[in-house]
Amino acid sequence: MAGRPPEGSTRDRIVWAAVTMLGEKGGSIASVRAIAARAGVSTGALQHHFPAKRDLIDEAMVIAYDLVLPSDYLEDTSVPARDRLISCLRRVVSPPGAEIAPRRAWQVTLERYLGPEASDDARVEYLAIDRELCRRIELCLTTLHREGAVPDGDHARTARALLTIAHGLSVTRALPHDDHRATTETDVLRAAADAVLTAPAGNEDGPLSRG
Amino acid sequence: MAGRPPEGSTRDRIVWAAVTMLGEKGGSIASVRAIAARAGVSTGALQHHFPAKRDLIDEAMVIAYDLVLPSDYLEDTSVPARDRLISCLRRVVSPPGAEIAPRRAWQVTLERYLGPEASDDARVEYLAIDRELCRRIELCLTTLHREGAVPDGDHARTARALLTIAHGLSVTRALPHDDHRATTETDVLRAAADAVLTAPAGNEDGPLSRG
DNA sequence: ACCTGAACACCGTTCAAGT
DNA sequence: ACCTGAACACCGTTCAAGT
Repeated sequence: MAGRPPEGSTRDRIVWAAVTMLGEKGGSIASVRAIAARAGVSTGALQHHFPAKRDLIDEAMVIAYDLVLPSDYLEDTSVPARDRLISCLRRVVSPPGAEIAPRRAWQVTLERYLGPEASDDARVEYLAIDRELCRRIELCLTTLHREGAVPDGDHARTARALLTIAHGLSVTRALPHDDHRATTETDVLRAAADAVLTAPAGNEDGPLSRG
Repeated sequence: MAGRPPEGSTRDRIVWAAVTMLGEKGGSIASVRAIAARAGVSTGALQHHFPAKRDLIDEAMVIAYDLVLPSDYLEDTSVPARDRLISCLRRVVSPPGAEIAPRRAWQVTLERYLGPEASDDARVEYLAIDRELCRRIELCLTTLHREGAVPDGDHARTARALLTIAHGLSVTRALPHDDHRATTETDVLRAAADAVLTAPAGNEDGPLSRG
C-alpha cells in the first residue's frame, strides 16, 4: 500500500499520502512527519501547502468519503423539502462503510474511536469525519434555506443536532431490535425534519435552531 | 475556579483537579502536567496513581456526570413538564451503570451486543435492557399525560422514538467531541421534549406520537 | 513561490532516586 | 508505598535559509 504517485505536484502527493494513511495504523491518524515521509517531501513542504494539519485532514476526508448524494438532488424542488432533508439524513445514518452491515460498521467505528487505546490521534481523526458529516447536513440546510423551507438560524448548530439524532438511528440499527425498528426510524426522521423545517402554519421557528 | 482542596489525599486532589478542568479550555482535556500543577503534585505522583491518562479521565467523568434524580421528582408539578421530561431523558443517556464512564460503557455494550459472535443470549439480554429503558420513559410520559402535558397517543411508540434519540446523545458523548457537545445535547433534548409535549398554542399533536 | 531541515514548545509516559 | 523531577520519544508548528 506504499509506493509513490508517478506524476503529480508536491501538493497532490501530500494529499495522496494522507488519504492512503487514513485507514492504516489501527485507526489513528498519521503524524505530519509520517505523511511527509510517504509523500517523499519535507515537513516544511507539507507545512507550506497545509499550514495546519486540520487543513490537510479535512481535504483528505472529502476525498475518502466522497460518495456523493447526486448533487442536483438537493435542488430538485419537485420533491418536497421534507423528503429531501430526510434523504440527506438517511445518507448520514449509514455512512460510507455502506457496503458492510451497520452492525459491523459500528463495531469497527467504536473499536477504533473508543477502544482500549483510543489515542488522541483517533480522536482527531473522528473529529475530522464528524466535521465532514456536519458539513454535508449543513449544505442541505442552506440549500433548503434558500428556498425558504428552512428558517433563518444557526445552521451549523442545527446540523450538529441532526447529526446526533442520526447517530441514534445508526446505533439503534446496529443493536438488537425487534420489528418496531423501521417504524421508529421513520418516526424519528420525520419528527426531526418537522422540527427543523419552516412550520406550514405560522408558528415560531423550529426548536432545533433556536433554544 | 482554581484554589486548592484544603484536605484530602494526593489522589483525591488529582481527581479534583481533573474534574474542575474538564469543562475548561474549550472542551479539550488538560494535559497531565497542567492537572498535576493544579493539584499541587508532581507528574510522577499523578503517574503513580493513574498510570495512563485515560484512567484519570474516566474517573473524573464518573464524578462529573453523576447527578442523581430523586424518584418523586416525576410528580413534582412545581417544575415544568418539559424540564422533568428532559431530566428523565438525561437519566437514560447516562444509564445506571454510571459508575463507569460513558465511553467505557458503550465499549462494553457494543462489545457484548454486537461483537463478532453476539450470541442469542446477548441479544435477549439487550432487549431486556431496552425494554426497561423504554418502560422508564413511558412511565414519565404517562405521568405527564395525567397532567395533560402530553397528548393522547401511542406512548410506547413515542417512548421508543425518544430512546433512539437518547442513544444518539449517549454515543455522541462517548465518541470524541469538541466543545460544541454540551450545547448540542441541550438543543436536542429540548427539541425532543417540545416535539412530544402538548403544544402551548393549539396546533396538531407532536410529530413523534403521530406519523 | 516553493522547499529544506533544524529548532521550538509542547505532549504522555518512563524511571532512577529519594522518603 | 508514595512521591520527585529529569529524561525519553514523540507531536504540530515555526522559521531562517536555500532555490
